[in-house]
Amino acid sequence: MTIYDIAKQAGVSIATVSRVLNGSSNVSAKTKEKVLAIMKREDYTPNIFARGLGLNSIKMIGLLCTDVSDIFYAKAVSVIENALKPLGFNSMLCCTGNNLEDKKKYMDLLLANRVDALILIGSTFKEKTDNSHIAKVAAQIPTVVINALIDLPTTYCVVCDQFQAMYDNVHILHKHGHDRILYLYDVDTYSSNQKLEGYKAAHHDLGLPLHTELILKVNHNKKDILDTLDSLFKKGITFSAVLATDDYMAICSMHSLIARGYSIPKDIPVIGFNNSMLCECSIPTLTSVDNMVESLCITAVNLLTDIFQGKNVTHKITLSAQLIERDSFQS
Amino acid sequence: MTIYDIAKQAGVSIATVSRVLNGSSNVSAKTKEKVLAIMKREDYTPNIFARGLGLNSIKMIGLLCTDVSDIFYAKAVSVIENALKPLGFNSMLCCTGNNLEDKKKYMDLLLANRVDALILIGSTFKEKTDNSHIAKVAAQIPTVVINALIDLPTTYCVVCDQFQAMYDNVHILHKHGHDRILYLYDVDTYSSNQKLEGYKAAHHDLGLPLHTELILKVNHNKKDILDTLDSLFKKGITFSAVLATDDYMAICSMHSLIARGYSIPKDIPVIGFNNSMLCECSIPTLTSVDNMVESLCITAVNLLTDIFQGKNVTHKITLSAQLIERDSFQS
DNA sequence: TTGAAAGCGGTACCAT
DNA sequence: ATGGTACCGCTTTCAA
Repeated sequence: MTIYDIAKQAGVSIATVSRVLNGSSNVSAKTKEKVLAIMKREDYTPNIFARGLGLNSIKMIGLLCTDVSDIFYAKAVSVIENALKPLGFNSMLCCTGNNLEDKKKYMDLLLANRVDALILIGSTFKEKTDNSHIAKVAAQIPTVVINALIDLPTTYCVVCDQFQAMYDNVHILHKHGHDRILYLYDVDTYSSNQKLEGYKAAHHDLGLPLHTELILKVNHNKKDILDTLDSLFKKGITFSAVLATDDYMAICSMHSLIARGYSIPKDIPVIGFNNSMLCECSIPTLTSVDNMVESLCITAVNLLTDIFQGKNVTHKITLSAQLIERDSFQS
Repeated sequence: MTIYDIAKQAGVSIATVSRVLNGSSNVSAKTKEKVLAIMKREDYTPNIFARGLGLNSIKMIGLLCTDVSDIFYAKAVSVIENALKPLGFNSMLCCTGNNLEDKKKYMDLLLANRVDALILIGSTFKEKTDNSHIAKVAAQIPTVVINALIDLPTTYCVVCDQFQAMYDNVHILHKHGHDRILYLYDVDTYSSNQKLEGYKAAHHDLGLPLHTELILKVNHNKKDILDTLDSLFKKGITFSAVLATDDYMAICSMHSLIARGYSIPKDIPVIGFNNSMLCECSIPTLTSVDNMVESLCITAVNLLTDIFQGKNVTHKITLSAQLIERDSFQS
């Protein structure tokens, strides 16, 4: 069923059918009605490729993340997809993994698929040395980056102020008498570095010495985290509070502490990051920093619509994080 | 940059360029090389819409789930997307929510986008009364359903045997002396019903009386689950083990029991469902049924490739679940 | 208000 | 091995 069939049945030209299809005002009510009725009867949908060929777009946005099975990214994808739909945009999802070559490959793939814009989800899309591949893509289509700061005239970044969040965490723990705060992190992404810098800056500003033996890089699995803490205890290194860069690591550290007989938060308060559903699953429930995934994503989509409308938009939007208090720490 | 530009620069016809593009053998090595060099120099990618118009496909699969922010669906989407990529298929994701009209709308949307096939993820896509909308879609393009059984000659189903899993759970708990087993569930989907039927069948086969007051429907949030258990205790209703249809509910029930001073698993063993990352986050860690998301998804994708190749494939594949033992119950 | 016709950028058949 | 060309189904400009 094509536009020609509809035209023939309605006794009009394809131009008229096309006008009806696109809601052009230059069609008489009667003609319009007739054509619509036939379309409906025939269950006709216009061929998206033909339309795409003419308009050079099928209203599709490319979504890139390293792994949707990660709850943070999953939430982001969910929010973005839901925000895009009412605007008439569909989502093409690409899970790239962490390999740079793969990321490049998928960006090229999305470009080759003529998506209207790209949303890069997560700070893993900021490479340490070279972001020229992002520059290349962003030169061709609008590109919004969530939670990473890419300094390019053509990219738009929506970030959560994780530096400040971690800075505040240290301050509030210090106010409660803690000055040896264990810091757990797993990767060296932009976002991770921001948090660490916040931790360090707070120590500096408070006049606290920075104990590098308390800054621990671990693999993101339970066994490794327990082992790391074991060796810490074995060395006799002490601490009175824990900050982790995500909830899972925070919870694993709690398991280690509880197994050692510590009471949380009485002996050692613990604060996580991301405010994920895991927070409700531990005992005690986990106090955590909400990194505003929803707001970040909604903002990103709004930014995109502004760009499409040719508005002059800012290249960087920063949202504040928010501490959600549960049982593992109360201020 | 189009095929015409490349042809002109290479001094050949567009037909030849097209042949190079599609790896046709009927091109001399020299010509091929020249054309490829120019394509590379010009950073040329063929227009996907033009190609789609001719071939009536851009190699895209529609993925439907009610909500990717749910870890189960997120994992599924991740696995499917990753399995599809090497086969040359991209994924168009639609999160429908639970409203039937929306589900229909998104199926139509994917059809209108001329996707090559549909994968419905989750038992929520089996409606209780009327599945004619699925029949309509499946009549047009290959449709694979994960974790629901749709009895149509045109759909292909890949399911996990959750009936048997829950049946086995009851048996193993009974062997350990439990005959009053609390059963927590939240929705009435196909998959949920299968589990409940397994629970009931096991009672029947073991000659155990079915205590309907132990079969509790709750909302999927912590507060509601705690409240429900509260009122159960208040009524003086007792039980000696807990089965839940997902990990979150199992964990919430543990929280309730622990708060009451019960020791898990000594006093009351608890078994969850899905074997999600939540299992490692609770204390004690949660014994849970692995519902084989990965295998289900890989199988679904394999099924699809077989269908595309015109092979004669079975309409229903059932995989066995597997109990993963942790601290909340040991056999 | 309507129609005719020229693209859009490929694929594939038919000649040569 | 290569070229010419019809065709895929729509949008849009120009005329009427």
